[in-house]
Amino acid sequence: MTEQATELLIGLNQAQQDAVTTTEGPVLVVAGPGSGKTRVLTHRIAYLIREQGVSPDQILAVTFTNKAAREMRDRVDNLVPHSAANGLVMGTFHSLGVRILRQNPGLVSEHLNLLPNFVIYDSGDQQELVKRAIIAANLDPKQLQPRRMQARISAAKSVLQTPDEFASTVETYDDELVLRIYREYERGLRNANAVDFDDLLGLPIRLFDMVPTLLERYQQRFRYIMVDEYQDTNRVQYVIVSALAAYYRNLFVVGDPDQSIYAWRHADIRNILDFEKDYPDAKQIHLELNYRSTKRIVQAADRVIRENEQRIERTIRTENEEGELISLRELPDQNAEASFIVNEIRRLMTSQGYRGDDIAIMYRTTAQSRVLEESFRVSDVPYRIVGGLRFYERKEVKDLLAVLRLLHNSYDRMAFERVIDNLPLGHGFGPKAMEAVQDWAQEQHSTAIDACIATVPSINADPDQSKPSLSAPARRAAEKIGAVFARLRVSAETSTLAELFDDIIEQTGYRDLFADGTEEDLQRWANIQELRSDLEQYDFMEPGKALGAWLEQVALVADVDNMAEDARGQVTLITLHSAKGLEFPVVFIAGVEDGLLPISRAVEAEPFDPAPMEEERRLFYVGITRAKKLLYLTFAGNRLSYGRYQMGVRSRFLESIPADAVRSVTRHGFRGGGADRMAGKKSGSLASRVTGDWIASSERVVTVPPPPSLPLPDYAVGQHVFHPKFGEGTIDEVIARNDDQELAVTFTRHGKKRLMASLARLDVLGES
DNA sequence: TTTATCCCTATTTTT
DNA sequence: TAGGGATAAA
Repeated sequence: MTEQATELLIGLNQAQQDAVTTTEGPVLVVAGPGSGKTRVLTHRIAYLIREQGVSPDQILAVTFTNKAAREMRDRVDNLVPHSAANGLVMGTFHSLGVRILRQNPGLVSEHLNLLPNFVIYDSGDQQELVKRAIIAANLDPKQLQPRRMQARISAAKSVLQTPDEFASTVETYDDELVLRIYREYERGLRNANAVDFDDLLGLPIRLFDMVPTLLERYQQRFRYIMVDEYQDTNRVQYVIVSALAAYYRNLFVVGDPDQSIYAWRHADIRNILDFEKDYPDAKQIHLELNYRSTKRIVQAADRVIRENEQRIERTIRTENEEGELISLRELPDQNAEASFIVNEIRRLMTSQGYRGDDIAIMYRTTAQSRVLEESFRVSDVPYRIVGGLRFYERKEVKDLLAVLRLLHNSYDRMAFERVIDNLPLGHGFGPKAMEAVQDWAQEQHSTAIDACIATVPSINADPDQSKPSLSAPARRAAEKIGAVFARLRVSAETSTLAELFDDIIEQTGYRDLFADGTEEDLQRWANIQELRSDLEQYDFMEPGKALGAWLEQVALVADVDNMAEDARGQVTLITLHSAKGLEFPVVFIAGVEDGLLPISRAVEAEPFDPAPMEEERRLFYVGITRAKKLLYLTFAGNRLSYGRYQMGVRSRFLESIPADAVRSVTRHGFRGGGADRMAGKKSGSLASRVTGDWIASSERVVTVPPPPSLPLPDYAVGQHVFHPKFGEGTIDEVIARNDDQELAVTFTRHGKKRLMASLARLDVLGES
């Protein structure tokens, strides 16, 4: 072995070295959390390039997120100097799928009936399209729940069933309905010259079936294939991998069955469990030594995951130090939970030397992030939220995105309707006009946008030219739309994306929607500016090409992908699902309650199907194993959901964590929602003792020195108050809640709101 | 055609 | 609680 080779292996344990140097043939690496699998993958790629002289463009590495791909590429670049890694193909399955489709526009239009400028529908568009498909199939969207239908269609697609193939599996009446909707849905997609996420995986396979030489080309090209997070691949992804790897058989997959958390997205755990059946000559390597977490954290995780029945028996271990006890805290409600977390973080930052970006808060449902965010907002601790409402799914962003999409692909019906419904440009253009325009488009084999353009006299002077039949006011609206889009089309061909964007905002009247200058408007306007600077990144490209490239990138980014590498001291708020693959010195898991973690559906399903419950447990396991040094688990005795308080019960998963690993903290005495305000008095003061401290079972917990906070005034009906967000208002009602007050306030600008006095930060302006 | 108001239902996770 | 959809009124 050369010196360079040994250099690449320095610091790797034996198993890791095996994984790096076994380059030929099928290899399965079962990698526990924190066992250095990313290191193995990057070093292996570097090893192939540097030691085996493999050309980077013969290597394909598939990751779960674009972010993971990017990080891996950076790390490989550091290991392989002088850009020797250029040409490496790295990305998600979905981006690989698009890549294949985009590289073969001729075959795609010949065999798949798609124009080269096809667009990718996101889940929102899909949902809407499904709803239309239900209506088109003469069914009732209220009875059939578009969500569920979409899930059924997606399930069919993820096992590569076309509507015709699905038809042969129909058993129940419900299946029958799904089939009808599925057919309409496919038709809608193709009419809009669009594909959905599942198509990005399925269509390449269909293309390979129809054009075997195409598959051969890719098989020859990708001599070494690596797949990360293999436990979360589904059937289609499995087929893609098997097809591509069939020639060279140099397939290297890494995964951990215990971290499989995407069965609901049709991930099929059999892919990893049956790997050795598929490749009897496969070498199996286990990475079990954890380099990430303290002994206590690793042991707790091990105890938790052990309870699962459907599992290959194994143990994770670590040689790291014992570490701190795990903190377990019950709080009265979700507000107290949130402020406890914020206060504790503040303490860690001020007296323990942690930085904000060392810390993450994880939760099961995105809804939980709101309360947490509220608490951060009123604190001085910087934070960022990953997941939840994604940037590109915000209303104002989607509205403008729709214009861009429509300019790129005028068949995009969903985009057209969105423009009509949401932009001032669409005013006066109602359902009747919409129908007329769609009919015309159908007849003329044209598009709705061109129907509008056809009504513009200055563009279309020919009186014999057919035009959509519209009432006078509708015609005026259509003319305006047509004129604006005709201009924008020119702009799209000649200007940079940022200039085009400015034109759009001006000409569609979108700017006028933000003239009020309320705080919400400002935020939304800021989002629009952010969108604009996103577009600026593509200014280097040719005007005609940039739009397509940018739209593609938008469709495929996940929220984690946008997580800045340098978090600039911000605390991360993230769902447990999105947290997979990440690590933080300090982790809080919030809402560790039955009904939330495990989620209620899993609890209900358990008697007849234990699988969802096991997946919940794995999710908890994933969360625990993100923590390097400190782990906090919190749950609330009462939690607001559906607008009412529900009793919370500590999660059954907590029973598996040994008591001596936990600083179990129970509440002493009674204190309501204003707990933190009371704790706000100097620690050790009479007040804090009287109202009760947190008492640990195994050790005394020092009360957190809390943030300075002012005592709240007593609010009364009729007072004029000022709110930082809602402005001026009058108090209508005051309800005592423990030692807090719930206020009903009518604001001049924002109408009636109900607020908790402790959070609202109201200033009293005077009595009325 | 647009806007206001009321009622209903739904929260799991995401490429 | 909020967001969507239906209904009524202007």
